[in-house]
Amino acid sequence: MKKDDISTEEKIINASIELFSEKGFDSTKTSEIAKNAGVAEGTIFRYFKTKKDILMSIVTKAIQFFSEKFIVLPLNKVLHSEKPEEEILADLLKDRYEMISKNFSIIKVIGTEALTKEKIREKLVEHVAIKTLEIGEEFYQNGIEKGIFRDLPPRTVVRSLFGSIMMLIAEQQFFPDDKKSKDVDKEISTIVEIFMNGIKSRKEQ
Amino acid sequence: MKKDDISTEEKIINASIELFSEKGFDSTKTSEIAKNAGVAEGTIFRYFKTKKDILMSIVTKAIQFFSEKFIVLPLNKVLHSEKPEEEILADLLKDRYEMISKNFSIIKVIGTEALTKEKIREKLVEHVAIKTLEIGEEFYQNGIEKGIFRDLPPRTVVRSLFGSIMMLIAEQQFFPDDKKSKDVDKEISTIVEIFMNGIKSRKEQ
DNA sequence: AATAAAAATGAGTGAGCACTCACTTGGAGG
DNA sequence: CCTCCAAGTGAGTGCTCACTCATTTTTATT
Repeated sequence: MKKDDISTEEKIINASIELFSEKGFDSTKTSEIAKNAGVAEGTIFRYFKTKKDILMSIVTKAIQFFSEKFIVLPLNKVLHSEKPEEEILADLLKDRYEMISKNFSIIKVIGTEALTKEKIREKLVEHVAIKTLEIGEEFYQNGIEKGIFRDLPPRTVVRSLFGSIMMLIAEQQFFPDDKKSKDVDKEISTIVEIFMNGIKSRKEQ
Repeated sequence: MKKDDISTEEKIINASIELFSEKGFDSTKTSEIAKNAGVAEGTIFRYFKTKKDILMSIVTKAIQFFSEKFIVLPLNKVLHSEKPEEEILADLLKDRYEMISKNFSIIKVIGTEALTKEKIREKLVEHVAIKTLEIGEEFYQNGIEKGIFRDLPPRTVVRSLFGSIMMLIAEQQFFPDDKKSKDVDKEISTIVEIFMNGIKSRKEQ
């Protein structure tokens, strides 16, 4: 009876991600995970020694996944492209946006847990944040040297861009009612526009 | 023996904020709150019916506090100032930065809980987010009409600014090691600079 | 100083829940 | 068809922890 080719372990992981992201790790009972995964409670503990192990397994797998997606992919896009910087930036933000949105449940779980668990925060910093920042800063530094970008602190620029995108995603995820995803492209273009040209009106010709 | 004029209720609240922000609501035991507050465990339940009531009391008080600080104060600063917009913006970001940093524990608690508890999220949106956004958007809209700002969607501008500041604060709070708060002023000036003038180099004269 | 009322205490209780384990089921190999 | 083992089960267990309450301590009142 190999119904769906989705392993028991995966069923448990998927159910856990969904429940952890909805209700948080502590408020999720192992009995609920079992019910949602369609397995008996005892089965969970044949695959994971403790409930916390489920969380750590999710976090570890996800961080591996993201360190690829955030680092390998953008490297190619950014460093081997002949497009104007403005477009590279828009492309980059757009597919980061999509990646984060698509995996929002799992990111929410990691983010929530990182707030109170130093170990998870460290993993996140070591495997994702530092390298992402480095690439972003390098991209900006190159732009400065090519005379495309103004000489501003790369860290600040990258951090602000990231904050802008994250707030957009947060708004869409937590309050999806108003406009939905229809003008995401426009939103991202506007953000690029703000960062490239600023908000100050330039009356002088 | 009125040692310090700090009431038992306040001692409990303060201990709770500290512990909730460090370890999260669920992982904090009432026995720990009691020890940290310097009272017996039973005393807690003379002031709060349940542990959850402590949390809700913190959240409610904090939201009241912030809806004042975020709305009344900026209204005066922003709408009755003769300074150039650039300076208003810098002032505004600076004291928002300070306010958030100073109250980071409590904001972290509310933020963490808001991620998984709809009721708290709703309160936050209703009493703080909506009005803050409105004021921000109005400020920007006025600027457009006065010809100071470019005609961009106010919501996007305000959201991005907020995201930039929040990421700065997050970095400082979670990784305070490197440079500490010494160049916060410079960071904020840079953010204002980015938003006002963009990052694109302008070679033409 | 005596009395009453309010506040504080902390050992005890029971409910909830992560985890165990003796047992059942499914299916591969002979 | 039987055997055997891995995979799965779920009632049961014990521990943790929020909450209670009978008792003690503090404060206010006369």
